[in-house]
Amino acid sequence: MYTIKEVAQKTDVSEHTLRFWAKSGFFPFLKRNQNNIRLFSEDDIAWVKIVKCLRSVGTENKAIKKYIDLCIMGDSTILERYKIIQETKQKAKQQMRELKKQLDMLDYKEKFYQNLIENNLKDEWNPMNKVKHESQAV
Amino acid sequence: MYTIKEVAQKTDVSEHTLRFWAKSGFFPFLKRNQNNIRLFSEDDIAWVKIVKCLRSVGTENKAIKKYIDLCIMGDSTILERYKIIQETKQKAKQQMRELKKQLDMLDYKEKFYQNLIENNLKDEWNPMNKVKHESQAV
DNA sequence: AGTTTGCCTGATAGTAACTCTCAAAATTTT
DNA sequence: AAAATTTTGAGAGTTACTATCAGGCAAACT
Repeated sequence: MYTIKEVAQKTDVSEHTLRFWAKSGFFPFLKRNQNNIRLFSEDDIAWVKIVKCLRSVGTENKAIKKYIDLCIMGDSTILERYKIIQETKQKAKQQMRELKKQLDMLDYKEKFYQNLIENNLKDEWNPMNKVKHESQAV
Repeated sequence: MYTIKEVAQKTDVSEHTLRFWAKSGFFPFLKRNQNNIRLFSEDDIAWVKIVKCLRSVGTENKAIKKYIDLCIMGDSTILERYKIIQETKQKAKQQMRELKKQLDMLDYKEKFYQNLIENNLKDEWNPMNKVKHESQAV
């Protein structure tokens, strides 16, 4: 059994956020000791990890709560949960593509500045420099 | 020259957000027509794209404003801007790795449910089913 | 024994970055 | 010219934290 501090370190989720998530009903089986202090089991930590996963790909807290509730309801909701995971995966893949695109743009920008620095050129794209120039759009 | 609606469609950033960004000082060269209506040039659209890029990798608006201000200041800030782009790229790469990790978890979950459905098994991980079981942690 | 230290608690306030609503202009469509 | 659509700014509302604070409890020093 782990205290909130240990779980925060283990999962890289702040204590504040863990309490917030607990209050949001994300850890329905989380127990307390006789002094009202939260004690996380390994299972609770697994819940933290799945919540963290869903959050990190942009799932809203309301939707996460719904997923948790489906879990609690047991076997009859397996198909529904399966579909949620599938949709989430698709969303994550889309984010991957988007992130890749932005990384390409950053790459382009980096080279742009590199060239500028190496050749001591002016930043002709900057509209402040009133020079005829091509658009910087990648 | 484009109206805000056209830019919203072109860049996939909502009109609301474009106005919010404009008010935040992200498009310092954005012009208006005689009736106070914003008219975006190709350059302004390039600004929208770089702001979108920085935002999408988690750069705070305050930091974006700082970058924009550096751009306005001209050549003397090229090295500083270069460093910002480099750091942003590193951050984006880190996000890529994190997203990959979460995608692996979703893959694992998907297969877990698939197996459950195909074999009509019980969801032994769900703490609701009081069965001895291994942790679900990936 | 007393007190300090440190972690934990809930309640509440504050923050970032939108997102929405609205009413009044401006523009476009019919 | 009337109707429908856009654009505008101001301001309220939302989400998901994040920080602050006072108070409780327990173990460690003095």
